[in-house]
Amino acid sequence: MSLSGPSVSAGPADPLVWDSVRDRLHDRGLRWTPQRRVLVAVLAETRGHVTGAELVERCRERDPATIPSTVYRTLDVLEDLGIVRHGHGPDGREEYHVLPDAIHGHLHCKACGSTWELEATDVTALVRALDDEHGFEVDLSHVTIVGRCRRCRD
Amino acid sequence: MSLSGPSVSAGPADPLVWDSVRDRLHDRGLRWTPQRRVLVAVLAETRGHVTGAELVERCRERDPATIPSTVYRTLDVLEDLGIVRHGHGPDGREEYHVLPDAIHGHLHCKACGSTWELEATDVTALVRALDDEHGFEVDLSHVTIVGRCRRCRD
DNA sequence: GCCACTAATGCGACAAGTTGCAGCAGAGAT
DNA sequence: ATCTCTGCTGCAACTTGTCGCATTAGTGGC
Repeated sequence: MSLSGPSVSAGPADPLVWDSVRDRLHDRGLRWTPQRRVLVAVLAETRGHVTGAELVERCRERDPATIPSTVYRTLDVLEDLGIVRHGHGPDGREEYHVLPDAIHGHLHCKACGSTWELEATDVTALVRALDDEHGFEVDLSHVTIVGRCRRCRD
Repeated sequence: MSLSGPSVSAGPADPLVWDSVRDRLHDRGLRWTPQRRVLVAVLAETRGHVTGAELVERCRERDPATIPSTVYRTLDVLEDLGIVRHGHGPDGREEYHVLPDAIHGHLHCKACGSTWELEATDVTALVRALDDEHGFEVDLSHVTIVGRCRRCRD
């Protein structure tokens, strides 16, 4: 578990991934439009977690004509390509992980509002138990566990 | 883990809990209003999980003048009393557990959309590990784990 | 039964997404 | 350069909640 904040994801450090987006779209018969260029540019300089609303806002900074539904639809497409993943924060809002090289979940304290990353090793036992006993394959990136942190329990 | 559906919660089987709501509110200096009566009546005949929107809808059946914000605010109050608990479904929407006598989380298959209950025993190891290592107290009722079920993996 | 105190309601505005549909515009073929 | 095919966009309406504020109405005391 590590403190929340800028992650060490390969995202912004690896521009090659972003250069390939156009080709990856073309390979599937999808298109490379100005609106998608803007969103990809925004994602390329984003680390860690962002809400959908934040992404819309950042796109609007580059292109004030940005329409929310276009952004959300493009995010869906990029998720299909494995470039972003989305989950839901403790308040239920969309939360995107950009280029998650280390899949992780989240731990959220409902008392103080802090968030920590939950590494795969922290939940290995759970993941294995659900697989062995129920054949269930956990998508860790979509998990947010809520509770109270050490400090708030005192 | 059990199939989703009507739970064996003490809720509808134990009218005494509902009769006591009025007194529990009074004890805290809170009020017993017609709008709250309607919501409590709806909850009393509800088992398992409901979304906020569904509760609003059911209240409207009894009283067409029902206002959503009143329902949501009353749910907050009832949650303070420990009568309902809320979490977020896989799509991020509010989801209420009525009178959860056995605290549980949820397992949701993103391929087929099915939901299963996740019993405390299934996550004992995780809960203990987070407590021991990080002092984090998990609120299981607020947990929904997403992934793919056995059938959808084939 | 009437008062006063303040909790709760109703309402309107707002936030974050989602969806259907008509028209626009990438991309490859000619 | 133009044509065609269909993926994508922009728009508008809708859904699920949340919030602030003026007004209403439970409750206990007299």
